[in-house]
Order: sequence, then structure tokens, then C-alpha cells
Amino acid sequence: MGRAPCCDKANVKKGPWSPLEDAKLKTYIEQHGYGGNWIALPQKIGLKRCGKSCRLRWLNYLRPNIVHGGFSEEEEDLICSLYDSIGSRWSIIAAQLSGRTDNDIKNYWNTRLKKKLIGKQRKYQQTQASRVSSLRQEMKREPYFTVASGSLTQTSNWPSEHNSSVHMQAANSNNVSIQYNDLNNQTSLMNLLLNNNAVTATFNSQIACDIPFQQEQQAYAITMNMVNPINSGSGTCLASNIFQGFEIFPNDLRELVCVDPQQIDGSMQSFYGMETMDIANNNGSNNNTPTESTSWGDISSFVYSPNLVSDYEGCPQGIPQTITFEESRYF
DNA sequence: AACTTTGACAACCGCAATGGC
DNA sequence: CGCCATTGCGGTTGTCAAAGT
Repeated sequence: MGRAPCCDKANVKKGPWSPLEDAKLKTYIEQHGYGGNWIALPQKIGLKRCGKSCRLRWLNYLRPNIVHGGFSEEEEDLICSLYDSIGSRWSIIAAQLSGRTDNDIKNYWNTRLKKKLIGKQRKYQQTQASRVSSLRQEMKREPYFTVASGSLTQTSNWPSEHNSSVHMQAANSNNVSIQYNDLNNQTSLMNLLLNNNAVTATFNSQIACDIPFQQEQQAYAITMNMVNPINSGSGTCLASNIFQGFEIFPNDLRELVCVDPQQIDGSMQSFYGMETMDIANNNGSNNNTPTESTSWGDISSFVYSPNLVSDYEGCPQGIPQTITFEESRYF
């Protein structure tokens, strides 16, 4: 026993509206209003349409002052910005753009803006990929470096079992130095990275050091996050935040170290959503990890950095333990 | 020229919220 | 307060034209 249908489906016309139907509806509503009952309206005016359909047609197409197509850059920015902060609340977004309907905005987002943002993102990736590539060359030349941190706030998950390849030592009461003297041992590095489930890094914009090493710090910290096995839910937002613009990096990493593909695919699935699920499928790997949404639930984090904060806050408790790099030396 | 794919837009569907009784 | 009709919303699907092969 379901709920009674809102109208007699058999006697209701579906599909595109004819000009005649439009005229009937428009004329009546302009003269009498919709009468406080959309369901009863079609019968009143002799339309074989569902009341909901009439309402939709009026609101999205016939009502005065509707603007179709030709979204300006200002409107696009506003839509992106609102989507970034409130998500797919199309009716609220539409209320901020006069003459636009929620349906129009939703369609515009799905068919244009989303792709536009992907395009921008890809461009950015390419830039970052070339940076990472040159960084890799540099790392190969200099397989030993030390990071001295002035504010290593949490390292509880640092894997002591990997001491053979990684050394941590307190330089003084305020500084901790992390030494990698075995970066040529790729398996060791990978093991280290894979076992750091909850280490993330934020980058201090005030870092004053030579550019190559700053890049190296970033790449290292990003790598640490990127290869973290992402458990259901808990790590997704973390990864999607910190990975901004580095989607290309996993392939580099694959080449760099031997990795269990499932772990990388799982991580990337959470980050990319559907597209990567397909890749994972093609690889024949397990893809049971549910994505956040089949549409672009989290696209905002790709481009609009302010969302980092909200995404970050949305993470389940206890995830990020922060290492802030403030000083560095390159040996 | 015929067929297929892609993109844009319109419309539908199902569910949750709202409000009257 | 609960029931039920109606409304509003967001996701999804359908349709059609343009572009590509």
C-alpha cells in the first residue's frame, strides 16, 4: 500500500509542453493566480497535466522575469562560491540570483561549471606534476635530508618499527629533527608512509627557506597523506584537502615505490569519486569503497580553498595531527 | 548521408517538509 | 497530536539538436 498518486497518471500528459498549453496556463495564472491549489489547477483550465507539472512549468519557464541562459562571470562566481559554502542547495542559490531558477542553476552547474572547474583543475595538475617531477630528480640526487621542525605538535603515530630506515630525534626542547637516511630504499619509505595513518601536514606560509627544499617538504608531506590507506570515511576529507592539485602525483608514486594497488586505488577512489572507481574497476581491484556521492559532492574542495576549513572541520575527530614545518636545513 | 556520441535543457520522480483539519 | 493532502526540493531521466565519425 503506497501513497495515493497526486494525479491520475493514465489521463495525464507527460513530456514537453506545447505552446497552447503554455498559453493556457500562463493566461490563467496571470489573471487568477494559481488558486492556492496546484493539484486542482489543471482541471480548472482544461489541461491534461499533473498539478506538479503545472507548478514546475510556471516556476521554471512561464513566470515573468525569468532569465534563461547567458550566465555572466559574476553569476558563475556566485554560484561556485555558494556551492562551495552550502553545497547543492539550489533553491537557496537561486534566491541569490535574480531571475534564475533552481533548475536552471542546477543544470548549468552539472553541464558547464563542473566541467569548467575540472578543466582549471587539470591545468593546475599539470603545473604541479612538472614541479613534482623535477622534485623527484632532485630527491634522487640528494637521498638524504633532515627536517628540523620548530613546532612538531604531534607524532604519536610515527612508526617506531621503522627506525631502521627513519630516525626521529629531539634536537632540543622545541625542535625535532626527522632524518631520512635511507630514501633510496624505496620499500622502506613506502612502508613508512603506508603505516602513518593519521599524520597530516599544514604548510606555514611564513616558511623562509630555499625554494627547492620547500617544494620537497611539501611533496614529502603530501606523499605521506596520499599513500595513507584511507579507511571508510575517516580519511576522505583529509585526503581531498591536502591533495588539492596533486592528483597526478599518485602515478609518480607508483613508479617511485612498489605499492599495493588496492591501497592507492582505495585512496584515490575516495578522492576522485566515480572516475577513479572506473579506473579501479579496469584494474580489477576491489572497489567496494563507497564514494561520497555519485555526482560531484565534493568538487568544491578542488578549487575553492575556503572550503578546506569546512571540510577539515567535517572530518571525524582525532584525525589530523599536525606537523608544521617552520625551519629547514638541507644536507 | 547515415549513424553515433555528446551536450544542453526540460521535465519527471520520489521524498521530506509544511500546514490544515 | 496525528493524519493526510499539498508543496518544495534535489536527483535523475528524457528529449532533441549539434558535433563527430
